[in-house]
Amino acid sequence: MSESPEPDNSAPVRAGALSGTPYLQALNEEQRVAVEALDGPVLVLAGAGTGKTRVLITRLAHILATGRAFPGQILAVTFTNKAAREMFERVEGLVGASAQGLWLGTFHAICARILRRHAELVGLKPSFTILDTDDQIRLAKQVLEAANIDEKKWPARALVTVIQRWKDKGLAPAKVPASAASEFANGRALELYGQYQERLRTLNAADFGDLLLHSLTLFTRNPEVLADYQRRFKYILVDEYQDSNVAQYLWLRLLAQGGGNICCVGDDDQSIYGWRGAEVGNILRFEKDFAGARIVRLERNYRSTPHILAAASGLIAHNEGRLGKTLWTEGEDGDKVVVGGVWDGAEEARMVADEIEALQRQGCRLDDMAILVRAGAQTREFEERFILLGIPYRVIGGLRFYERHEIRDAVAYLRVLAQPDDDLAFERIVNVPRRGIGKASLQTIYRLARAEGIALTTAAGRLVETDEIAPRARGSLSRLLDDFDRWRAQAQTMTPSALAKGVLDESGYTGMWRNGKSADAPGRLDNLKEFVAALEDFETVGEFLEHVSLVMDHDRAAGGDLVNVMTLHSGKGLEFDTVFLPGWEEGLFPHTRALDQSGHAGLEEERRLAYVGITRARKRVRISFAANRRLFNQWVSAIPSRFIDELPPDHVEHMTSPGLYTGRGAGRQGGPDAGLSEMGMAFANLRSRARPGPAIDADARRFEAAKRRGAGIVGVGDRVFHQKFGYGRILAVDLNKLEIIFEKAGIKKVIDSFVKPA
DNA sequence: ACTGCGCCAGTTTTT
DNA sequence: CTGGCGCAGT
Repeated sequence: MSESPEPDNSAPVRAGALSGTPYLQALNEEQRVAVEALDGPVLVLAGAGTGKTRVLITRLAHILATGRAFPGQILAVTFTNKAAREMFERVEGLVGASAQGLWLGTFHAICARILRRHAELVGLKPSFTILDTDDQIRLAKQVLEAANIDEKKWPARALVTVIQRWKDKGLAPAKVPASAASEFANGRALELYGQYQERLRTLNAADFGDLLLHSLTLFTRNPEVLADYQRRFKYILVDEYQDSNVAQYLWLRLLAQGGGNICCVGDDDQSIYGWRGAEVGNILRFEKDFAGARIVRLERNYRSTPHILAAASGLIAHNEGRLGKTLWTEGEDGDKVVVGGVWDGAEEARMVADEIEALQRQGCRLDDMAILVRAGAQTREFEERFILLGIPYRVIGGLRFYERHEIRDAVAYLRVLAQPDDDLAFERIVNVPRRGIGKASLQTIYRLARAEGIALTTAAGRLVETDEIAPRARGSLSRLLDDFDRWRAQAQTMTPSALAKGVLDESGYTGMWRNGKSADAPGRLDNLKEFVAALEDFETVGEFLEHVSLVMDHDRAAGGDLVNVMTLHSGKGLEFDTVFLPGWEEGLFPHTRALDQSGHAGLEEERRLAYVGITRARKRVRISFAANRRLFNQWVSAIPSRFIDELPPDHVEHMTSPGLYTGRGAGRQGGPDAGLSEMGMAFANLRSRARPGPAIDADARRFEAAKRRGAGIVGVGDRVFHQKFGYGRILAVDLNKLEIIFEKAGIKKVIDSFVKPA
């Protein structure tokens, strides 16, 4: 699918433009073109590793340095907070303090900022609450309940998805075309959407999709407001344009109609978020959407070796409907991409762990290695192997900090205090910890609230004056409401952090976890401490709540030399020397559900995911597939992924586990041993080579035992705590390896340094 | 008001 | 095999 390199896609670079702008000299020619093409719409097609972020940053700096605009006249949007933060820091490095005035942030954060100013125009109060997914589902549940729809048949989560898809397309309830009526609840989805929106409005709340949708409504209904922002934003920059959805596209188009100086950067080959509303079509249609658009291609890759780049390019060439890029690079060919078949998932984990140790012995940092899996569940086998061998690792992704149960509860307390009308927050914590305010009492509160059109707290306040609620519940409820009042009074004088600490202690919330003896209780208490500490950075609770709903992410990437384990999706945007890509089997990758759900488009997105995975690597790519995998409870045999066949043979070498002859990719090109490179041999040999066993040596044994005693662990029978597996008792000891029966996780072998005495 | 049992489902994830 | 959820029983 690749086209020949663009012979001439750019105006000649004017030498004069370089004077007084030293930062431009650090760029290659195409990058410089992308930076200097300031007028009119520009699409920068930036292949993986071609210096996309550098271009964006330099462009920003260039606009400022040449005095074309003030910081406050530049809008720069990203999709993630991490990207926004990085961009801000790097721009600040170039231009210093003037970075402060930029409109730089995620689509959602910028929309929220705009909406707070004009909330009344879309029927909200400026103090509106931003709901998270959890709240959305609870709200949807209430809507379904009120509409008498069986939640078994039509789950609330599915309704939220339907509504979200409409919002992604920029469709308010009134705009949803009849033809778009979804299957959901026999075509009642639209009606439910309307009710959901109505509920949101009475709660003075907006979900994430609303931030964009309301902004769109604001602009289309109030031309003078739109005109104001159009005048304001002389330059618009958009990162990761391939991830934008229709609503975001419409939003950008409205704003760009002012001056038209919009620059979108992206890579159609890295569009992997179609399943959550992103439209590859946006980037494919850019030239049509923005008249007179100029396209600049960044094709010189600074990251990967030629073999890796060629393998990735060959694979992605199987996709249709690409804009087409020809990535090239200079330098040593390096290792070919190694593809290996193994018997099962455990062997795969063993092989990967062995190579990690081998690389480490050669002086490679663990931090420079990553395992990128298709699905979160795949990390388990690697974790268990790493724990057994004592290889330090970190799993990136999973639950974000603010998504954790205990953090949500803590936030809900603050929400109730800051926003007495926040029914969802009230509902969440009214009986947490247990106060004996159960379903019956809640029903009563609901009834009154609905009948009078008042908030739950208000209704509760009235009900404690009557005897409509059982005495016990009435007492607790009354005490809780008094607490609320007291805390609200304290909020006037205390710092948010001190307030939160007080609230969590006095409400009994901290105590609930301290008294509970579940394996994860200590971790939750730690998180609560972290939560209180995080609040120290804020002046007001309101400020913190905005931050928590829009900005707060959990950067676990920090700290230490650890192997990185994550999904392919969360690997996007990162790079590592060595990348392991396990689980390349039909069904898992490409994932069956992606194919079932989206057919050919789904397959292409999976292929892009594979492309993203390979292009994360600087030096080494190790792809593997297992002939057998345990899925749920049963063993299923799998065939190698079609993507393995699609890799260009010249840049790949195959190795196969001895005695494993099944699978279509295995050994096909030249057999297991033919033409293996040094690394390939290492990969092949490592897994069969006996690991250097621990010397059975009295000194070593004594040494390990002494070390454990130092740590407070004596031996068999001791009760210990493990970060991941919880509490357990030591069954057996072999040097530094302990066999432990955990209360929850069963019997595991772990390295002693991973446990502490309980 | 809470506990326990049985049923179901079980890619990817940001805001 | 899990975990989460809803319902039924105490």
